Amino acid sequence: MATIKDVASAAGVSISTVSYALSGKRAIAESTRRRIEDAVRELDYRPNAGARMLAGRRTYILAVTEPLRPDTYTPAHMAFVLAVATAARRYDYDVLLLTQEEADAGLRRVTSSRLVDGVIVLDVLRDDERADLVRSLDLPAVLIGVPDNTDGLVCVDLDFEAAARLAVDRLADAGHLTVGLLGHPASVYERGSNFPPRFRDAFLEHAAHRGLEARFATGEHDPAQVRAAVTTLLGPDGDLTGLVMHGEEQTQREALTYVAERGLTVPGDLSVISAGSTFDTSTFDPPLDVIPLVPGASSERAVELAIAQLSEPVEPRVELLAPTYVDHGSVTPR
Amino acid sequence: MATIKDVASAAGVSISTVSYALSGKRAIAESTRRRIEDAVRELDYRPNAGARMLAGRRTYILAVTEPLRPDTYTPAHMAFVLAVATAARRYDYDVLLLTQEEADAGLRRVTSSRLVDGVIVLDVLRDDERADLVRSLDLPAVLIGVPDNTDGLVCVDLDFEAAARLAVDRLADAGHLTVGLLGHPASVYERGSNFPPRFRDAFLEHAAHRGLEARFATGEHDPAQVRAAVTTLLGPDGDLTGLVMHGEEQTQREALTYVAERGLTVPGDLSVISAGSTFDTSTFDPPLDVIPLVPGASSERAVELAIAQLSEPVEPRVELLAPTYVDHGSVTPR
DNA sequence: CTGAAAGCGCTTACAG
DNA sequence: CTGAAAGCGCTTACAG
Repeated sequence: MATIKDVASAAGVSISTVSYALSGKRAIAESTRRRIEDAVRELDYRPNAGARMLAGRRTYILAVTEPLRPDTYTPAHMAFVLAVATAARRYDYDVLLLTQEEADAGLRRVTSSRLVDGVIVLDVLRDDERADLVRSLDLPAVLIGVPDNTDGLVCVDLDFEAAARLAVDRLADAGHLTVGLLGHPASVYERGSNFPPRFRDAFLEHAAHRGLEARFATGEHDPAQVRAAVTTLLGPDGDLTGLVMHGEEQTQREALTYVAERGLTVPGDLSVISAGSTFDTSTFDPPLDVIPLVPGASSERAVELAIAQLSEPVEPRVELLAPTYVDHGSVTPR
Repeated sequence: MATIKDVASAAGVSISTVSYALSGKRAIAESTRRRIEDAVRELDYRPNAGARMLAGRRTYILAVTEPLRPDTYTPAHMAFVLAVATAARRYDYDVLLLTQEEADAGLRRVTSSRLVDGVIVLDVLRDDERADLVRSLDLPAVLIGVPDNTDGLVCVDLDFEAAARLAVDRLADAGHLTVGLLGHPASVYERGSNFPPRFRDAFLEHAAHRGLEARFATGEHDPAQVRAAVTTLLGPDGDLTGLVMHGEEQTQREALTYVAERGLTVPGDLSVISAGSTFDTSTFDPPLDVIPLVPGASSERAVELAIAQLSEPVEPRVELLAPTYVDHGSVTPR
């Protein structure tokens, strides 16, 4: 494997010149730079990661902690892990995956061994032990999600409250009087996940504020239970005309299938909005209006903030990204 | 942050003694070891990762490449990523996640920069570019999955062919004459994923061998399509009495719900086996017999083989783990 | 059983 | 615009 020494002698310069040419940290004569670049290419030189970590002040690795608890909605969570990895690569960073067992000890380990430059915390609970840990770590850290206590933390997330209000407003503005929310499985709310209750509470509150009757039901994995939940939401008199779904893809598909079986058309009899969804609702039958949760958006900002902290202090903050509404024709006036 | 020097002076020994005491690579007097351990604990010393990588011959990092293509069944794939990470930790290894964009360039990068000691390849296609790359890499690599061409590769996987035969045998032995397989979405077979066709082909072949009539249908994400697939499998005369499902959890739940709606009881009218499943079928309604796919099993063996290659050559091989059958009462004699 | 020292391959002041 | 050299914090022969 070629080292910086090989490149230096091939290019006829010192190793410090090679280093500076590659890092761009000082001006290099055009001809010198070209010779170095040629040598790098020819020798297929890549800086030794360990040496870089030891000599420099960066490891170019970010830790991602994603506990993946039982009952987490893994497709969405995985989408975030991926989005973080992808965003990190834009900054020439790699991503080290810390799992459940390692949530606490692992963070300590990779931090104090200087394996990583910063930490991205995923799947944040309302009361998350990793929040305390991160506060004490004195290492760049960004949470994707908002715990109850955000003191001293840098958090990025979709504005789920605004998303819920947006969904309610759409239905209210279309004249719907009775609206329902089909959510995540009950266990997700119980284990303290941060955003499902944020969405639910804002939904119920804003519906009341707009003078609507609002209902809520959890969306379990069992199709039969999904059907029961939809039945409950529709009401004994079937007076529900606006449905918001914030939960898993298969739950939403099941609900649509069941609604169709009941002989209800969307949006004729029932206007439907999918909210906080990471999947593509335009291929649903029928396609659903959606307030998407874009993993790339929060992830990119989170990575950006984590890396920014390496060079400059970043004030603790909660950055909530504004929701957008994508119309696919599943909402009509009552 | 404490360094090995701090530990050495606190314990009154040289840094080499500290290093050897921690690595266990040479005998250390009991009293010396104790003093060193005390110092380590007191100073909360953890070896600097970069220094360790540079000076030693190991980085204690394994790369995991998991493309997570569209249409991959992410819960199962994520389970493997997690299982690899967990297994790696047993060997004091961390896991670096390489994604889609990085499949090829990323492997090259982390390899030639000596960031990782080895590679675990997940979500293997029948014709996977990463297989060729790995062959040329001269770095410990293990595939979880079996591509068409396994020359020079170390592969570990569940024996999906044996699993299919096991499922067929159970049904045949119970006297069932017409059996069906509800599989993954068609796109999974088309994109060249390695194990779904392995299972399907062995299923059809062994069913023929046992003199059974066998049917196959794909399990799409749309519940209505799942229902249509089950309808097809049941046959116009409803002569199907044995059903094997190898696919996504929600598809299997949907199929069960639909079967119940059709007024069929399991196992009374229909014996059902879930195969190659990473989820818990004992909570299904009714609980299903299962030939489980245990991510931990293949992952542990894969990690073990990857790390073994660091100290001794490992012959290319395909290690197929024997399937097991877990009875939950969903198969009865016809 | 233990120590002094070379060396891993970089980055970055220090000098010119 | 470029170079010589210190130093990052370990591991591991080499010595005794």
